[in-house]
Amino acid sequence: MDTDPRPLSAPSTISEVERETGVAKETLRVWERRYAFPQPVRDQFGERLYPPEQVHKLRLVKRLLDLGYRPGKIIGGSAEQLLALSERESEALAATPAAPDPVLAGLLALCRQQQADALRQGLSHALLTLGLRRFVTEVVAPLTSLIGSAWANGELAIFAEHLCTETLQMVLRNAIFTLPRPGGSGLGTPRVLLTTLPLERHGLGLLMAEALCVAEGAHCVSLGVQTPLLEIVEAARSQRADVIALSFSSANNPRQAADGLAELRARLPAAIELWAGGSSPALRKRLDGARVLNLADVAGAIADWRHRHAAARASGH
Amino acid sequence: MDTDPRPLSAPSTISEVERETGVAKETLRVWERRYAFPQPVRDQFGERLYPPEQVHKLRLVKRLLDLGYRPGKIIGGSAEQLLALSERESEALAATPAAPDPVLAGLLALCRQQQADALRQGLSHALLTLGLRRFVTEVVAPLTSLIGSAWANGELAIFAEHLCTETLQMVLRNAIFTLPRPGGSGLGTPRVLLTTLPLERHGLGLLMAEALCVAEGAHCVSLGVQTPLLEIVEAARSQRADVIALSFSSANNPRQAADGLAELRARLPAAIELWAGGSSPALRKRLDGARVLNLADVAGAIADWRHRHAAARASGH
DNA sequence: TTCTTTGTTTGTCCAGGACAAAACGCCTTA
DNA sequence: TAAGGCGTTTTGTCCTGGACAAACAAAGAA
Repeated sequence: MDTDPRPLSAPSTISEVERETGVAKETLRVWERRYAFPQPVRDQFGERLYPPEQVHKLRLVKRLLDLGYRPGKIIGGSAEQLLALSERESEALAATPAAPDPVLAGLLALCRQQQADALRQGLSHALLTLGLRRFVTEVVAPLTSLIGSAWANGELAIFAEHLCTETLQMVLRNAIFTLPRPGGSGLGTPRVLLTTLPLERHGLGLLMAEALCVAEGAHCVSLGVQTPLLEIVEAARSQRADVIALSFSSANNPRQAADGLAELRARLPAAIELWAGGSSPALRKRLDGARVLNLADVAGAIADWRHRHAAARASGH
Repeated sequence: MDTDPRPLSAPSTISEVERETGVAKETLRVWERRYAFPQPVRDQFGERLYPPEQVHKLRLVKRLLDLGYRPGKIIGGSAEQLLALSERESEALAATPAAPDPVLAGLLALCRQQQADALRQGLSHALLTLGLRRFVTEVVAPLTSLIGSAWANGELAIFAEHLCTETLQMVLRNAIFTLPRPGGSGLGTPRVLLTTLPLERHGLGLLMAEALCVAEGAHCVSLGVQTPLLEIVEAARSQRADVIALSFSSANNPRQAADGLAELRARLPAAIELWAGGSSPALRKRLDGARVLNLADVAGAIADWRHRHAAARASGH
């Protein structure tokens, strides 16, 4: 009477492998055809069953792919070779150029050790000590990028990265929520609409930008991540936005980011400004009609907007 | 000089439709073969392009599928018929079909009109008036499902849905953050780890659950959405979790949800409880070793855990 | 009623071919 | 040296059409 359909260490179906490794089913099949890896066994119905070792190697391959390697170059290597390669990459990236801020180092250590409560306290403390603007630019932003590289190098468990992101988000959102909203008619107060294009799934950068804007007294409306392009245009009209702020992480396709940004610019009234920020390589190029901002520039950009707007009003009458 | 790659109301590719509607590519193709719907046009390379009306009808179909209808029965209906059916279901689902809660109706109206600030004030007011527990079960949960139906029925702009979700999230997170954390050794206080499986992208349900758990004095650690299965196991060990709480929206494949849940159960120590909640059809069936919870049951479940745990400790000595 | 059995529906799997887009490598130009 | 234009190769995604287990519904037996 074997009631258990499959023992724990059993081979996995193609759906499970897709879930576990993040490699699409179609890609798994085409790799098998082209590179003779993976080579799953078949069940009684001819369906693929992937042994655990192959799933493990697939995970390594995926990690190297994310680091910029190409499948054809690495898929032939043994699991040991791939692991060594991955570790070498980690070490190369992990080398911190200069002496890191001791506060930052402490917070990163708490991330590594998955001390959620202590991390939260440490962040709250830093927030109250430094003030929101410096907290964002000097703590949250560098910490996020440290976590990003640690995660990519495999030094940080995936769940630890989730935990840190969640904690950072909590502290930031609370700060944003607590700040008073600009009231009244809001003349001289820019209305900023924050969101990301549909492909972008990371929201932490957006949240940092929102915190800085709110700290400068702007009137912020955030749509969260992944808003379809035309919906952004609609929202801009409906919310009477003066500025649209978009965030681009490095995780996504730079080309699509640039195309989307250009298209959005074309569809927006010229009076609405377009600000873009983030670590995507797409932002290193010139973009007509869009202003590329560093987090540290946000305060200046808002002051600048106010200045231009005040001047326009004064000369208009 | 047509520099624009695709006009505004352009048809969508199969990938975009999968993302937009939640219907898998393979399913889209097999529906086309079997039911002659959808019937996308083809581009110059023979690839499917779905006109917006068909995407809209697909959304309606998906919504009805999530409500328990079967494709063969409904896919032949016109968009208008499906919409009527969906609206009838929505009314049946709304707590009181005849007299909807006036507070709820007011908040929904603010969502429709995209009055972000007023919505936020209204929510904060409701939170302070009702208390966190009632706020979640009587306001946030029904409002979320109302917004979901309104969105599915096309009565709510996508960006309005984004705006409401973001606002709800702000208010909830602030409430969670503000509540005191259980201190000390925490004997008799369950440690609850909250997250979702990799396919689940909606985090609002998780946030509601977290709010309720925190309100009951549980020690909560949230990993946010989309944590790989094995990472959940790791996190449970690292955080010494007593309970793992998972959220399942109706947007995803019920089968994969059920499989994932079963596999997670198999990989977790028996002492760790598994709680599942959400609107996914997968949760209507029996699940061995996992407890299916309604939001309203959370308080009871935690009290129950405390009771059992206290009894175990007492008899243990 | 409740349980078992039979027929139908439905999502996912398979194979193997095709091709656009991206990455690469080479060359030319300022 | 760096930046840009242009073939070549790599790679992910798309296609067709067939198959089948699992989930479901409906009819029959206890």
